[in-house]
Amino acid sequence: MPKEDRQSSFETDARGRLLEAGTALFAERGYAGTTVQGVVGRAGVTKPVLYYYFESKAGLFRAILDRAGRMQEDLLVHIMEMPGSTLDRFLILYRSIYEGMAEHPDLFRLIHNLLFGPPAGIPPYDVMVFHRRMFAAVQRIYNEGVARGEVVEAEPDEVAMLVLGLMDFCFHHDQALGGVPDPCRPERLLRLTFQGLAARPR
Amino acid sequence: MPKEDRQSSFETDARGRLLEAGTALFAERGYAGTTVQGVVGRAGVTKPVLYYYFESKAGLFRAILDRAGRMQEDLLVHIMEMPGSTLDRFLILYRSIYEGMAEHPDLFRLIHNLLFGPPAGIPPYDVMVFHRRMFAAVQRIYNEGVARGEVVEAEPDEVAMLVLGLMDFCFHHDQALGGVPDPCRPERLLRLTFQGLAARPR
DNA sequence: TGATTACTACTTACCGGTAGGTAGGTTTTT
DNA sequence: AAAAACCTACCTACCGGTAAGTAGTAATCA
Repeated sequence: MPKEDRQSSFETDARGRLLEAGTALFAERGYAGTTVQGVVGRAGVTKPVLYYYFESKAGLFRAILDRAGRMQEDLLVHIMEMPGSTLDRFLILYRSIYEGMAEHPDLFRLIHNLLFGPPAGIPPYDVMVFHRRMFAAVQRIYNEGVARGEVVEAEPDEVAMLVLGLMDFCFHHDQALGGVPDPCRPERLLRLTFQGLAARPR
Repeated sequence: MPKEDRQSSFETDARGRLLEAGTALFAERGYAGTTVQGVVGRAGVTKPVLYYYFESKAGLFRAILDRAGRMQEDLLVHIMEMPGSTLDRFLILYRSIYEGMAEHPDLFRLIHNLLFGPPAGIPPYDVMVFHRRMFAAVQRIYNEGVARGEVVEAEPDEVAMLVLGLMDFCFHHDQALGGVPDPCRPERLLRLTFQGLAARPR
C-alpha cells in the first residue's frame, strides 16, 4: 500500500507523473474519453502502478481535483490579503489566475472543462466548489469596495457573474483559438465594464 | 438505404427519435461517455436502426450538429432584421436565445458543452462555427450602433466578448445550478455593462 | 387482376477489439 | 529480512459495428 495515501508527503516519481499525465489527458479528452492505458503510457509506467497509488481511474481523478482544490484555496487566501482599490484587486485576481494558468495550463483547462462541459459521465465530485470559491472571493472584494464607497451598490451576485464570466470567457477564448493567451484582454474588458460600475464623481 | 439521406424530407419516427435521444445523451454525458446502446435504448429502437439511418455514432453526431447549425443560422437571420437601438437589439438577441433554449434545451446544452468542454475525443467537426456566427452577429449590431452614434467606439471584438461572455456565463449558471433559468438576469447584466458602453450625453 | 418483384424499415444474433481492473510474482529500497 | 515499488500476464464486460434475414408495402408485369 502506498504510504498512508501520501496526501502531503513527497511525490514519488511514478505517482507525480501519473498525476501530471492524468491531468493532461483528462483536460484534453475528458474523463470518459481518457483511457487508463493512455495515462500510464504517457506517465511511462505500467498499468498496475496506477492502481497501486490510486485505487482506480476515478481515484486518480479525485486525487487530481483534491490537489487542485488545495491550490485554489492557497491562491485565493493570498489574493484576499492584497491591498488596493476594488479595481486593483480584481486586476490582481485576474493576473494571479493567468499566472496560475501559465504554470499549470492543463490543470486549469481540466477544471474549466469540468465546470462548463457535460455534467454526467464523471465520478461523483463536487466540481462546483471551484466556482463557489471564486464567487465568494469576488463578492467579498466587491462588498468591501461598496463599504468604502468605491463602487456603486449592486447585487454582489450579479457583479460576480460579470467579473467571472468575463474572465472565464477570455480564458476559454484564449485556449479555444490556440493563439497567444493575452493576459491584458480581460483587464481591458474589466476596465470597460468598470466605467459602468465605478461610482462617478459629480 | 434511407431515402437520399433524408436531409429535408419527413423524419420517420425512428430517425427523429434517434436524433432526439442522441442530442439528450451527448449533452448529458458527452460524446465519449455516450454509448450507442444507450441512444437506441432511449429512442426505443434497436442498434442497427442507428446504423441504417446514420452510418455510425459519429454520423449521428454530425447530423445533430448540422441540423443545429441550420437552426442557428435561421435564428440569426431573423434577429439581424429586427430594428431598434443597439441595446434593444442585444436584448432581442438574448431573448431569442433564451426562447430557443426553452424549446430545445438539450441541443443548446450540447453546443455549449462542445464549445466549452474538452476539445478532443469528438469526431472532427468545426464546432467553432457556432461561436463565430454569434460573434459576427454581435459585432455587426455593435458596429451599426457605432455608426449611429449610440455607443462608444470600442474594439468590436472585445465588445462581442463582453456581450457573449456575459450571456454564456448566465446560461451556464442557469443550467449548472438546476434552478430557474431567469431570462432577466442577462438583461440586467447587459444594462449594467451598457452604462459603461453607451455614449454619455454631455 | 393476381402473381412477382423490389424496396424500405426494421429484427436477431453475433463479431473483433478494447476498456477497466487484478492475481501473483519480482525487483528495489531500507 | 521486510516492506515498498513495480512488472507480466491475464480476466470479464461491454463497446462500436455488422451479417443475414424478414414483415409490410409499393411497383411491375402477364
